[in-house]
Amino acid sequence: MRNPRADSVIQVKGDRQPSEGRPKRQRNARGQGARLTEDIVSGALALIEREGTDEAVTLRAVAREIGIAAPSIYAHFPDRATIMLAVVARVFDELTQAILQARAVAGDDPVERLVAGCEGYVAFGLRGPARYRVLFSERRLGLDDSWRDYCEPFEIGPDGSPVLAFGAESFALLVQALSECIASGRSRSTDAMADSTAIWVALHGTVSLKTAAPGFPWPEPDDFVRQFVLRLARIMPEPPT
Amino acid sequence: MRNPRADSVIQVKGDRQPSEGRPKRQRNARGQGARLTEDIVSGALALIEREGTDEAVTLRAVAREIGIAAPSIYAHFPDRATIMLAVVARVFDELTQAILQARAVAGDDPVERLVAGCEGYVAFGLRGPARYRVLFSERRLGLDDSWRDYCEPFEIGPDGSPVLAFGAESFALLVQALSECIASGRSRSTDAMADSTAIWVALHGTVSLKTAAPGFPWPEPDDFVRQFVLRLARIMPEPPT
DNA sequence: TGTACATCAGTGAACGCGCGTTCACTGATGTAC
DNA sequence: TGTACATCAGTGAACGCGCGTTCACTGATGTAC
Repeated sequence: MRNPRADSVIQVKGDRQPSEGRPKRQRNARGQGARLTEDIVSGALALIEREGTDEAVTLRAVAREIGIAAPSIYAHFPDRATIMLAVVARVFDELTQAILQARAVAGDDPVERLVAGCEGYVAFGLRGPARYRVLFSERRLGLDDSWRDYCEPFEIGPDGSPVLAFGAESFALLVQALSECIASGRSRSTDAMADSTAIWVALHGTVSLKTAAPGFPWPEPDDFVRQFVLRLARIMPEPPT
Repeated sequence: MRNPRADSVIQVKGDRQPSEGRPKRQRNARGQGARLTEDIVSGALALIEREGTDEAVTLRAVAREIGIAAPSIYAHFPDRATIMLAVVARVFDELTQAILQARAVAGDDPVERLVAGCEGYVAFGLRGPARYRVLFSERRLGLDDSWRDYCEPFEIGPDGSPVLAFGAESFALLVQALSECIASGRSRSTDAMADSTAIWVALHGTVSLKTAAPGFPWPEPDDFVRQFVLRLARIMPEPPT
């Protein structure tokens, strides 16, 4: 039994053209179809940054963004959630790079390297709040295992979700930086994991709240991050000479 | 010029009944119409908790939830954003109550009261992650001044949004608790505002990340919160006697 | 005390919209014979 | 070297859905005269 409207002459609505007024990208050469996979992720990220929320990422919006027809996405991703997962993987990579870069200009002092990495983390988050937000706001539930086909095969947690595996690299940088402070006698910390976790939590809170509550009277002299990192890392008041 | 389909005999689609299979609430008595305002907020909150995200709050979903027709909402709220604002106001009230309650059972020691309040904050967040999330995740942009009609007249920030004014009460409790520690000589802090901010940021980060990344190896002995609060509040190792 | 009327607290049907998803298809590019 | 065919990289039209919003309305309850 077909829907009687399907063949009807009456045709009032009808969808708009999927890429109305957009530059239509030219099709990839044979064998280069995988490029579109990257473009879909880039398009989703561009939408997130422009609209300020990951709710803007719909299949049709992404398709419009990069100038393809919506159904073309299915050849690359099974659903929206998997696109978001690929976005998260990319943004975590960018975060790691930002931390490494901030640390690189900090010189050799382990405390300065720790602080610089932390300040780099916060700066990255404040530079693109919507981009940062997807790292931790996305509920990665309702995903079957097919996500493994679309990004690196990370570890998965006890609840079967790949949630934190993504941030592992950035977090490892933090643990390593704190460990170097401990090794060089600059930190009194006796539990690098726990203290790194406390630092991470405070860094994330800073980005999240500065973004959500810009009207709050944030402490002005911007060693705010430095101050709490030094305390949480149990850095000694004076370096031993 | 009317739409030609409007009077057409052809009628294939047609919306479903707005409250199909739901208990229809009985109408409020004359003069008690404002009760529905409260019910709309409660319905929105119930949806958030059940679905785990504030995206579940649509006018139609709220109407279904409380057994009214969708257009009835317009007599109480002009749009979704204003409903969410009322939800946020209520949840901030609950948060303040949770902190006060946690503090009430902590006795008289100012440090214990500070820690208890902080632990109460985190416990509140973890008890209802979706409920907590609306406090800081909602973008309160695109609101005209009519929100003032739907909740208490809070202060508004420099960007014209009422963002942080909502949390002011809870934050004031924290500043007060830290100030008492300073006054009683238990804290070396010289800047109660800045140090309270650092604590708040870490508390929020803890709730946010424990929720987003349950698979992360969180420090087991659950004085995690206590430990970072003591450091950020600059509490002395031993109380002076 | 009766009754016309105003007000309150909503309802029900319909609109157009963007969305995810399906289906059959198209046109260029390689490849076997 | 020519040509039939397979494959790749997508397209275009259509579907049903839930949504926000509008419109005219309804039925109970108070109130002026």
